[in-house]
Amino acid sequence: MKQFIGVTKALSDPSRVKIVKMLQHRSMCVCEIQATLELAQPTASKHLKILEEAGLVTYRKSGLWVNYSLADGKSNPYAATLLGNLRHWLDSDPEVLGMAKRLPEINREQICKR
Amino acid sequence: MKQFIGVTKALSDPSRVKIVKMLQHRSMCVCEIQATLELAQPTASKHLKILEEAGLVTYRKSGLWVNYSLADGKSNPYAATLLGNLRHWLDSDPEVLGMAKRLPEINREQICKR
DNA sequence: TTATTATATTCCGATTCGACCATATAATGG
DNA sequence: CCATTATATGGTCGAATCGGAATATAATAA
Repeated sequence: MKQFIGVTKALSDPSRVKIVKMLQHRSMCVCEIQATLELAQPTASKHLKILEEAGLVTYRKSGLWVNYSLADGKSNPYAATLLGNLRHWLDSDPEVLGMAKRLPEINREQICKR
Repeated sequence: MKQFIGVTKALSDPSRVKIVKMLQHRSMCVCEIQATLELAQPTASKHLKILEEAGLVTYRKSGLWVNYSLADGKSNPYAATLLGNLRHWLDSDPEVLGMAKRLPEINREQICKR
């Protein structure tokens, strides 16, 4: 039950759903995710932690950057199924579409070095 | 997005997940659901409203009783898929198992007429 | 070492949520 | 009509949630 609730809770916030949808395109570092969501950096960081604890995303440290990507779902079967569903779900959602459109212009070289 | 969030939010509470699981056995009136959950009647009623608005359950009035049952999912494709998944998910969950065990003894004739 | 930069954590305010009690509504019976 | 019974709604309280600002941490560079 706890595992299942973890996944549904994680996916019950639009910003976190958008993170999943953007990571379907490519893995991204926190500052890129933050810029795409147009949220403060700590807010993005916290959303990522919730998604990670639910087994929906993973990360890999690479120097100063932390690259987040979709999880393989081995840690949580509910996460695996929902990630599969979300691969086609919401593709025509206005918010998701607008985000995907802005995505090519988002890259860490431009965004970071604040 | 709103439809999807509606479903994940509805399924991000253990009591509401349990309602879905108990309705897989049979349709039930509010007082039976309340008794199974061991919650106050208004609390059960509000949970049912959230599930209904998410397209996960439906109801049919029958005199004084309101019988709730699982929705067919036609109003919400996300609800339909999750209801399908939940048909086998959580069957071995301790909370769900305990609930299913008590279910045969729950009937409106005994429970109601308070 | 110190400076810089990307990310994480802490704290706080506003909102939401889940629980209950009290009460309102709806349907049936007398 | 009035009484009864099942369900729904409104109010309130404490806990959880989401957002941001400030700060701490970690990793690299000088």
